[in-house]
Amino acid sequence: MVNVKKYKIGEFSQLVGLSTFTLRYYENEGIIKPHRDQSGMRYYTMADIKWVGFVLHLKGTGMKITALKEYVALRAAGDATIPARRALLAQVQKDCEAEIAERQANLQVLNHKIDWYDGKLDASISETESFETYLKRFE
Amino acid sequence: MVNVKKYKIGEFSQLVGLSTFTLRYYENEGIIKPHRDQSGMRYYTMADIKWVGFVLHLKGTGMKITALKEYVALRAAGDATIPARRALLAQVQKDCEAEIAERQANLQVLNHKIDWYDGKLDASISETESFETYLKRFE
DNA sequence: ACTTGACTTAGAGGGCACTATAAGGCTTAT
DNA sequence: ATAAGCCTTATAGTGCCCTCTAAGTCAAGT
Repeated sequence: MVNVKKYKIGEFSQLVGLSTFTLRYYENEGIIKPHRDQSGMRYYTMADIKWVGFVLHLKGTGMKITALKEYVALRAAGDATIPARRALLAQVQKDCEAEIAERQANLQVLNHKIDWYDGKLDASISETESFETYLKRFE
Repeated sequence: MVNVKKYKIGEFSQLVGLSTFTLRYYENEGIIKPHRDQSGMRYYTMADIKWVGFVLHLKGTGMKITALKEYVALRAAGDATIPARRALLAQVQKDCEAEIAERQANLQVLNHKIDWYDGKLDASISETESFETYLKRFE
């Protein structure tokens, strides 16, 4: 079987794009649980790559380490916690959507400001029109 | 005139939703420049409200304090810096768009995971189908 | 044999953006 | 007059998430 390959921390670090420091930190926090060989060396498997991949997606939504820890704890507690896990992720989802919406709203203002600069630069908008006045066009 | 009202820091703080600490911090960083009365008290005007409003929009796009400081410095240097200011904001715009796209991609994964939980909960997806397998449906 | 990389615990350092305190003195409103 | 709120500078603390070091040991590959 090809999927039983064991990765040592350095190799794994390269694969998932996290420093060995971070990997050990996550392990301390209980987010990643590598296996150990006879001599106490950590090793990671394909399953760990997938798990870290998922964790990174969650982190990328803005999920905090503490929430991730909760999630992991629920997972460890078995199938009975599935509704709780779903609820936790649904909250993260909601927060992430709100965050994106907010960013987009702020980006809109920035976009307008850049348009305004462009208008000013090519003189298609009055030199003296204020940004506030300009913005009102879009309200 | 109604627009010459002067706001003291406490009042202004309420208006813009920043603590007095933060207002003084921003002032230290050169981002906000309140006026002073005869006795040395800070006061803010309508123009300052608008400026802080814009600053908060910029911050909301993910623009850093250092970039904000650069922007303010360019503004102070006059109209000749308009192209530089535009370039600075265009970079922020680009970064913000990239950030939003990344968040959305990560959110997609989270959405799928929640769908998967829902499928599992109402048994419309096999109990044993792994998340990874499920995810492949969308690749 | 030797180099490289792994192991441990515990704690320090760093970046960012605040947030707060101290301590003493002024101003403004009731 | 009294209290609330403002002023100053300088400095420390907070929260998050790493990032790194120390200091000594151990194991694997060339």
